[in-house]
Amino acid sequence: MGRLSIGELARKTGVHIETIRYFEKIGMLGAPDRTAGGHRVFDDGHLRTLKFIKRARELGFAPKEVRTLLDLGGPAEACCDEVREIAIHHLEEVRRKIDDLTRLERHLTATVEQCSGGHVPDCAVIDMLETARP
Amino acid sequence: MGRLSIGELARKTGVHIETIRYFEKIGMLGAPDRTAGGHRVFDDGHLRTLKFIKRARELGFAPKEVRTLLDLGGPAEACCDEVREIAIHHLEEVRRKIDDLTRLERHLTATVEQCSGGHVPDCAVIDMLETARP
DNA sequence: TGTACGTCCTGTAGTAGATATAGGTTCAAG
DNA sequence: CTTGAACCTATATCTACTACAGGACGTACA
Repeated sequence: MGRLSIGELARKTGVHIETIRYFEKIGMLGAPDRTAGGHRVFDDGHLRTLKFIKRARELGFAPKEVRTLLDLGGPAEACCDEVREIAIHHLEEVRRKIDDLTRLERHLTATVEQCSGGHVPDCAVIDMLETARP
Repeated sequence: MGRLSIGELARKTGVHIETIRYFEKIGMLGAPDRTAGGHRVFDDGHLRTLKFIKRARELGFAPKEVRTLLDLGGPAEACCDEVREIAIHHLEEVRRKIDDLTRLERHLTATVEQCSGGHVPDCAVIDMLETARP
């Protein structure tokens, strides 16, 4: 079971040591116990929380959203409503982003195809960028 | 024609005044003329450049890429080759991002659908976040 | 028990890319 | 010629970390 040094925690989660200390400082991760000499001693709860944070960040949840999710999901009185709200909001943003990027992808593909690749005064890419958004 | 104060330029481009000064400081935007009293006076070139920067950022080009595009597209000796390279590289990243987001979108959608919305001890969203990535 | 070396500690500073504030100056309309 | 909006510089703040410097701790081995 858990009596992890910061280094072990870092290896198990893939989160940098400095980042773990940073998370503690900003209150994202609870303050761990300390040895007599002052070294941090983490437990399984910290491991779980840190993995949660990491995964949520990887999935694109903003730091503030992660914090809210932690607050909601933390003390076992998890309120599905609010968690759901955040997830749905995030989902909407993801969809919007996909749309934007898909448009850009089409635009860029067409532009690059037009591009001769030579040294010409007029460049399709530059033109595209100079054109105001419709 | 162009004899724009910084405020007018900000209104025409939607870029904050402070950000315009910031762009000037870091060399992204050329230093404008000044009135006798020291107020900045921009011209159409600045307007064009600032619009270009804004659009490129909106399209997801990194600040460094924008700078390179400006350098290439700037002095009329525009080299289509390099511009094309940047665009293609960017296009690859856009496609990768679309893939990632699409996967996330499916994942989130499925999760949210599973979610009852009530006050239950187990929440699909929280579960999803606590599950290690496959 | 000693010692050596890896790990850990705090504190500070740096990063990008802005954004905000404080305190003072200039411009332009009436 | 006044008044108020807009502008000026300089410095500080922000987010989300990352990177030192200089020193203290912990543990494996002799």
